[in-house]
Amino acid sequence: MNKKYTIKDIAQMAGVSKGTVDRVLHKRGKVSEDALKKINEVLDVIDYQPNLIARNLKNNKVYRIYILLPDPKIDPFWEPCIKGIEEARQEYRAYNFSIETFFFNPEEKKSFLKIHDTILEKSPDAVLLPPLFHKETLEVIAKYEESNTIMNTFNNQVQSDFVRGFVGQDLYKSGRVAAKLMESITSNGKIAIVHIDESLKNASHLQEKERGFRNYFIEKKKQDYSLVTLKLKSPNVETNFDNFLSENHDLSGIFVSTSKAYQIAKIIAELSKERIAVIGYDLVDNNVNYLNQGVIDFLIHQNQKRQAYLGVTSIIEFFLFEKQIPKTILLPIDIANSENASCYIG
Amino acid sequence: MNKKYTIKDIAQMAGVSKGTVDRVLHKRGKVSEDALKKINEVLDVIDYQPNLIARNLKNNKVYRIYILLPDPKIDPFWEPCIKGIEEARQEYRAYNFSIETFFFNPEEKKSFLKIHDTILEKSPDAVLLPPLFHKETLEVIAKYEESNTIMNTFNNQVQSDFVRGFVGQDLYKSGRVAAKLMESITSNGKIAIVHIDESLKNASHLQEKERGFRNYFIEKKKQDYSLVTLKLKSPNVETNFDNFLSENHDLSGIFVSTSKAYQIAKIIAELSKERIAVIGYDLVDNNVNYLNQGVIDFLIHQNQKRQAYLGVTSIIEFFLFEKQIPKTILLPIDIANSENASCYIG
DNA sequence: TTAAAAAATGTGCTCGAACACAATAAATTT
DNA sequence: AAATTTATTGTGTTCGAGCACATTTTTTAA
Repeated sequence: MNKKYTIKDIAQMAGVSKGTVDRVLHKRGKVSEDALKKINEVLDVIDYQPNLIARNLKNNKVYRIYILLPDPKIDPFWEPCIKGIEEARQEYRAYNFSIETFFFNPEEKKSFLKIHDTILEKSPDAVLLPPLFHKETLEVIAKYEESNTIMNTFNNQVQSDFVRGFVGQDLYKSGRVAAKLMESITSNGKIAIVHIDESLKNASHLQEKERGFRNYFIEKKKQDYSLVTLKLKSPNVETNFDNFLSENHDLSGIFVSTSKAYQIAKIIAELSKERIAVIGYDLVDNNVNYLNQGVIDFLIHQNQKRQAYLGVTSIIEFFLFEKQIPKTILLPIDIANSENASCYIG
Repeated sequence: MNKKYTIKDIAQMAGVSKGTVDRVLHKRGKVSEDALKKINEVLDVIDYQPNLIARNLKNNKVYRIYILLPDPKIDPFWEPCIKGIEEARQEYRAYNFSIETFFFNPEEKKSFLKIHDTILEKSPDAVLLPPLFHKETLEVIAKYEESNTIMNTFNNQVQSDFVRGFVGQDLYKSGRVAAKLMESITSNGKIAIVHIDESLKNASHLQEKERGFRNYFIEKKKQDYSLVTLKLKSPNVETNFDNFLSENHDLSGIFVSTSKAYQIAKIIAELSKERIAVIGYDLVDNNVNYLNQGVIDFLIHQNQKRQAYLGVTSIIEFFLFEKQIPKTILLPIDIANSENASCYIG
């Protein structure tokens, strides 16, 4: 029934040699119209699937993949990526891939640029990175384009025709998910949208999340809710938020758009007021602690681990199976509470 | 650095022929102590990883995998499994696997047994199934054991040393997740735990979910909640539930332990009482409709698609890479509300 | 018509593991 | 010591795709 045909089979059926079939399959030319016709007739009838095992045995080139990552020691948000990369490496260890990760300081653009020079020297076949700094990313893209290096991205998007793909989440949608959760656990009142970040590195992300959050309430015509936006920056997070709280004693919920919800939770936990709902992002240790204590109600899981995993495996499968790197892979927006958070960790 | 060594390399280093190395690696005997020592010395120093591509090229046997599935036309709950299987087939289409799915009637144990006879005749290399009927499953396991067929399971567990693995969810935990959600969206009152099912086919599952649900409230010492259990069976679901409702007008939440929450939602939606929270399982169309209408608050996603996918790929990778089939793979307990449900569908 | 050039086609080797079988060395028997 | 058996070791082929190179056929030029 679903017999696997080989090049030799096709050659026999078409009455030519395997070399000619090979030339047709790879469009290398130097084939007479007559032979081309005969071979195409055979190919139309059967479903030829080249044996990738054999192909890879022959082409046993070592593909060099480099991954650029913000140092997890500086921002633990990136910690799970290492596991995802390791998982991909394990899964494809039987194949000839050399996968190396380099860390840069997410707070210094110079560090970002410098690492790329190191990578470029190693003449990579492919590079995976989260394009945190927009302008700088465009600069390095130009360099990789010159050396014809395959590029893939995750976490956030950058507009460029040369970049093959992107793995991440629909941030607008994630804002809406948070809004729906907020509506579920608060009956009405004032809701604060809080952006906490050291730098403005990902300001556009946060705006997308806020837009989703607000649009949900607008669409649902919820008049008994009022939304306020608050921007906080280190090192003034605590004092500024305290001030905000004293001015808004009727707060019923807080939506934190970054992975720093624990900073808010810490302050809320010390208050002996009635319950304020807190919804944030990412299962970093500090957040999960407050989730388990009941201070944070929900965390939206951005699944960095899987983002990195899919970023790498897309590249690997491109080389291995000629599978096109998907333009965009959007991961589901996972909702974590105290009971299922452990599923998503580790 | 991480150079890949071949058998030929080892032979050269040890000063013997590749045939001798091969005999040592496969413990086929007929090797002198002297040669054995020399080869082992080399193997101690280097990290030899056999090239699985080459191995599989040689052993180009077609592996026959059969999957047993309840007919999705009878219970749409199983629909996504087909997609998961198809995905696995696509991903490994380059390799020699013949994957066939057979449907049985989940309401008839005879149908289940009959299909296995058909499969057994085809002398399968591996079988994947959800062991719905406990006693009958043990019977067929014995048969497969006799013919030394690899067995893998998903959806629910069966106790047997011969079964290699299981892909599913921690049902106790999923009950707890539902409980936590219920606590989040209701302030107090009476909560109903409703089991709806045509047959008792998976009574033990439902008990696990109920245990998780109840234990959460017990552990949290929530005295302002009272839990009642209700068992409903077709075709009396509607009338019996109506009766229950009229006797329990102070109901604040309903936890439906099966994928039939839509049956409850339909009744609730017609009521013009104050809001009753509804939490159920599975993103079947009917459920998602009520989720979007706001009648159902949360659905727990059991990810049948991925269960089937992982069930198959575990088998494939066992044959392909000699990867052990994992004893248990527990999928995360995904929480879906109206805003993120679409992420998990399709 | 023949020689040279170009086009088309076929052959044979490679990748690494696996295994059958041939070849050699050592041990035993006659 | 030669013959035979047994133990050990080496060689060669296979799997399928890919590609270099050899061979054949066709076309063009002399």
